[in-house]
Amino acid sequence: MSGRRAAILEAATRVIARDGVRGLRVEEIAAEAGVSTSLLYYHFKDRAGLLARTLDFVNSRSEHYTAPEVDADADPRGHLTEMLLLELQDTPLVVETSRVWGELRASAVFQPELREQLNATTARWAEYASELISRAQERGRVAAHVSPDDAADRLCALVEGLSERWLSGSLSLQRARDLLRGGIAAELGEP
Amino acid sequence: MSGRRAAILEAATRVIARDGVRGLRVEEIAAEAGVSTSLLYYHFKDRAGLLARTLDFVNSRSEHYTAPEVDADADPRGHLTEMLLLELQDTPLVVETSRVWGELRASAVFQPELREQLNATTARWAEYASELISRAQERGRVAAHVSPDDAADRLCALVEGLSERWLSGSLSLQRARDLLRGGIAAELGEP
DNA sequence: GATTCCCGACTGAAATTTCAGTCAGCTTCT
DNA sequence: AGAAGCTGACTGAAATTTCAGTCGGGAATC
Repeated sequence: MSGRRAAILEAATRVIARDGVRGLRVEEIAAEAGVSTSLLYYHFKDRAGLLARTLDFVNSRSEHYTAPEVDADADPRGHLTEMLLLELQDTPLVVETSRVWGELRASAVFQPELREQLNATTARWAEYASELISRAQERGRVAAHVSPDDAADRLCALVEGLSERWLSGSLSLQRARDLLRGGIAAELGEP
Repeated sequence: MSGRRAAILEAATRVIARDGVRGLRVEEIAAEAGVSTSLLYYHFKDRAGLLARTLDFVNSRSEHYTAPEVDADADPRGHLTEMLLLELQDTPLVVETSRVWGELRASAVFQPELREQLNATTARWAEYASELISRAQERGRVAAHVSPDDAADRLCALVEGLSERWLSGSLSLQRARDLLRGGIAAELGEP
């Protein structure tokens, strides 16, 4: 596989993160990647295919940048907190991923064919959070009456809601982070 | 001012709710409204202008359909709960408004000029929720340690997050509503 | 020499925008 | 009263722009 293929995916990610999928022109992605438009059709079936692959790419990439410093085994609750707060950071990679993710979520409302990959990632996230909550609960770091699945779903939805509010300028980053910390406390009980 | 202008805005709302702003064609709106495309250019400067006015329109309209049955003075907490649950309903008006609102929120990430109206509505919502929480707190229906502003911001963000997940097929309506009820309990304490 | 990778130049269709002009009704002047 | 002049609402058709997608062929690599 050629390196250009990856370059195209990276370029597409950058362009989507900058302008959204609304006005996405394949010509622009080609320019950003420094290749001809024809090459996009060589590597990907069509515009929709390129889009789908780009979304895959962003998804898989985002599973790696989740690297909290707190050990999951030693302190599951601290690990969860860090993991969630990682989504609310002003670093290029996080911002880029979040903006693209927001577009994917919004697009899926009107394009059911995008939902499968969206749901897969959404579910994986919530499962992981739920698992951490369960483990924390076993160690008494989370109140016993809490339902791990419910709390996990809500916290994930909250993070996404806060992230979108931050990116759309309704909330400062600092406030979003504070709100998330408070939300974790409200959901899991004071630590 | 002619009634056709309003008809166009209503048609545009319907079309955006159905297809999103991505594939928005002015010809389609004209057809939906039963007028010529030229009329859209007569009443609105251009495609972007029409879009902006439509978003205004939806925004102002959404401030009216909030009509819980529970009296705000008698039972502020119940009123808040109903108000938030109103956003998670499978009725045409709610679905239409929510889908368009989602588009507005997502679009504002890339178009700062949309943010002003978005933020105004967002803030008004949170303020109202905060006020209800304060009143409920005075009556001992909400735990004393809760910060009304924080809880209100989080609950609003949670509703939006859940709504988007519901509309994009990541969550059933029933589950979204259950999660919201649980979230209210977690934020405000068991009633 | 065949396969893989890649480009420039095009095409066709679709969508936006412009424009000249119609029509109904309202005002003003005589 | 009625003619003349004016305006806002509206349309059909044509001009313009925008884009996804194609085609034929060139260069590198195996």
